[in-house]
Amino acid sequence: MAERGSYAKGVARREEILAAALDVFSREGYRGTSLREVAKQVGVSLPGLMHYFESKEHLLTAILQKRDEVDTATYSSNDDLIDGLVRIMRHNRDVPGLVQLFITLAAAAEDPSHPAHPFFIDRYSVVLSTLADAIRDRQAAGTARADLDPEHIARVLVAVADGIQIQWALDRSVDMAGDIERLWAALSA
Amino acid sequence: MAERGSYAKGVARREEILAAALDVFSREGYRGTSLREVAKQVGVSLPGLMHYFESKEHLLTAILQKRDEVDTATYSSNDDLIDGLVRIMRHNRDVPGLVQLFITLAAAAEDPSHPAHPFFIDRYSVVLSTLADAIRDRQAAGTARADLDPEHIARVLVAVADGIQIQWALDRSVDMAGDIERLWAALSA
DNA sequence: GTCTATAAAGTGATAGAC
DNA sequence: GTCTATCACTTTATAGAC
Repeated sequence: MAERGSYAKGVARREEILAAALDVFSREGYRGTSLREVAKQVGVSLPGLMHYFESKEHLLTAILQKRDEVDTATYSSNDDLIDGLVRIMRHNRDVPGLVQLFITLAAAAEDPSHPAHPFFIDRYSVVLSTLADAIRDRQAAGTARADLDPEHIARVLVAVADGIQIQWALDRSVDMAGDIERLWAALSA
Repeated sequence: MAERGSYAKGVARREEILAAALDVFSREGYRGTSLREVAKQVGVSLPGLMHYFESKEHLLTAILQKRDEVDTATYSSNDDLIDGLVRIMRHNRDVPGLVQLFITLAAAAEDPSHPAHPFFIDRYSVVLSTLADAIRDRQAAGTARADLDPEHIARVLVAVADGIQIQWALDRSVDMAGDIERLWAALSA
């Protein structure tokens, strides 16, 4: 292809913009942020932003996708996935904007025609099955109650993680990671 | 006051509009519904709607408030509150629009200046303390494990209820009420 | 008091110049 | 590949009839 150089440059610019947008949404909230404001903070014009992301919802989806990549690599790589979940919840205290964005977009993605719909379907599918595997591993190692249904407990743990973020967003004194650890302890007793 | 008659009529009209709006949001989704569309479906003009609700977010808040009144009276009046929670989750399958509205508005209400902020703060405060009381009652009756911390388990149950709605919205095969019942069973074993 | 009509301010999205 | 200019549509606000 003749535009190989330009294509690579375009991808790099898109990554630059995505990283900057991720940073903006991490620090500032999600509410009230117009694309014009995001574009300004990122250092590009509105059409410049939309040249790389075909709509606002596509940009927001890409941000959450990028966040997952970074978080997975940082907090739950070569280790027990339940501990990884707790570590991610601890980290979430530092990125309130992403917490709010995640909940809002997850709710909106219910609509099958929403751009984020496939992302969330796939995300929950992967998270639930890998978490169920982690529970099975603990059961095999004798560090988890044998009578627990791995699929059910995985679903519950993910639900608690999502739901506790709503409560934390309204009341920052809520200890998200601690509550999950204590639930697991109560389920292991 | 001289306007007593008219005032009463205004309140009745507001209740009419609120009931109609609640019905619209229950059936249809929340996403994409403009105030003009709500007004049309309710049978009033846009300024007619805004005469009774000072902003869109105020209307949405009033809808959730009304829903809580109805649900509390219908599903958790003179009975065990944990059973009431399960019944409400079972009922929620019939009102997907309200489920989506609740999650979206709860996330947005994180902002202390959001009109729904006081509503959610108060709501979680009441729900958590009454649910903790219900857990204490079960412990006193010997039908719940004595080592459970009522406040912690109440917070976890509410988090599961909220989080499981997100998963259900994306995958309608999720059994919201059943998952909560099974979690309680696992915590009682 | 309640409504119809209309406009202001801001949003996401697009067309077309360079 | 990035801009200026503009569009259609949103929420919100106001003027004025009845």
